Amino acid sequence: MAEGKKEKNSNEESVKLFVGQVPKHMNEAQLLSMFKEFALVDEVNIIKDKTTRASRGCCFVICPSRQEADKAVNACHNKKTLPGASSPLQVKYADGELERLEHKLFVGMLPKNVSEAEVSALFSKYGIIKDLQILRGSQQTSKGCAFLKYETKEQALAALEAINGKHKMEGSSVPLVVKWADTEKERQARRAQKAQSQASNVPNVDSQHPSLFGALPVGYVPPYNGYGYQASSVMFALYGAPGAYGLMQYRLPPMQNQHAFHGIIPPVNQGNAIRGATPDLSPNMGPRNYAIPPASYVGSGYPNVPALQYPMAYPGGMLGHRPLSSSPGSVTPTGANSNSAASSSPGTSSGGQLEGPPGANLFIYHIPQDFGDQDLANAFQQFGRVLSAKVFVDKATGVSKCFGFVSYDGPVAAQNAIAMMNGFQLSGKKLKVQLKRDNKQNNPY
DNA sequence: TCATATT
Repeated sequence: MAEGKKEKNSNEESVKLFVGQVPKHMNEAQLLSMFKEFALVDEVNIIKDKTTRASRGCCFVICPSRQEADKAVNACHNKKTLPGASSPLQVKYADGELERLEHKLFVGMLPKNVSEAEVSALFSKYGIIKDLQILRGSQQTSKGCAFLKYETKEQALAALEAINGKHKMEGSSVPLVVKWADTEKERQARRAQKAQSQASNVPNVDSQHPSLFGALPVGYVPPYNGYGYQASSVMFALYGAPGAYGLMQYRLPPMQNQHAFHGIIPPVNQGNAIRGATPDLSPNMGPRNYAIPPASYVGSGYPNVPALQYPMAYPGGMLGHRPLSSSPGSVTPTGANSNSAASSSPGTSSGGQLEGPPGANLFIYHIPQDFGDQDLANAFQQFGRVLSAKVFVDKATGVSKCFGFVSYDGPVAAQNAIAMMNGFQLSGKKLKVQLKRDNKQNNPY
């Protein structure tokens, strides 16, 4: 259906919108015709999973101008819910688009006594200044740099090329620095860099515990974890709760995963707590998964972590609802069967947002701050097959919002989880565990 | 405090 002039969209004028709450079954043609009712649209690109190519439930919409983009936003954002979506369409400028349209420059090496007016006078020669601020400290003292926005990219570029490294302000011996301002993404990357370099200031395990560290595979290089910092579970065992290391997420090397110990297994089942291959381990496995060589923990108790404080070892074993248990002689003295430990449930997922059937999805609040998806899954897997477990985190900081979801494959597990876990005290707060609100009304478009 | 997903 996409006919008409389809000029290349790298056009400076065109604007990219991000659209969320797009049902995964919709295709680009359908979305295009929908958005065309409200604005000129050049293109729709569904955002797909890199490997499965399945829709991720969102798309980009390219509009030929800012005006058209605004029309689409105003007409659609939070205004309509597509059939199958749980909440209204989210339509906004894609990440980086606003910045791209701002033509923002950074000016460095400003003498501290230079005022806005003086900077403005200089830069106005190259175009219309839409915004200008000198960065200042607590006493309003200049930090010697400024941000500056022009009306057009051409003006900004002209100023950059004319002034950067060439123009010296009166009384200054060094020329001004003029660059494109960092984008939000660049700043985030920088923050992450910094956080990482701080995180690597942890005690040196090698030198302090050479024998234990030496138990790791020789020459083994753990996979990159996205933070440039490798932590071994042995370190966790030595130093206690990894939450002390801040926001970092840790990933265990695959070899160690083979022995990953999932914290909520009753003692009597220790023998089962050594997992075999663990296809269900998320690559984002949270810090509370301890890979401990069997000899290190059998008979020596558990790592001292919150995950172990659940109402798991119920001496009457009334918790033992185990849909997955093939239970060949799996009834143990505690009643909690071996499934939790031996589970090979390939469907268990902690990352995705798979929903279970009605009545099988839980909303959980007051989750401990340092819990991740996998921790949540671990905490709730004893009540049934966990289809997904998700702790929500702040997009910018990665800090947990302390609420999340657990989905089971059936309502019985959910009810058991509510019965056992609602009000359960964890890290000083009582979990609130209730059925997730059902958002799925039938929505027209 | 109820599934937020940025090729």
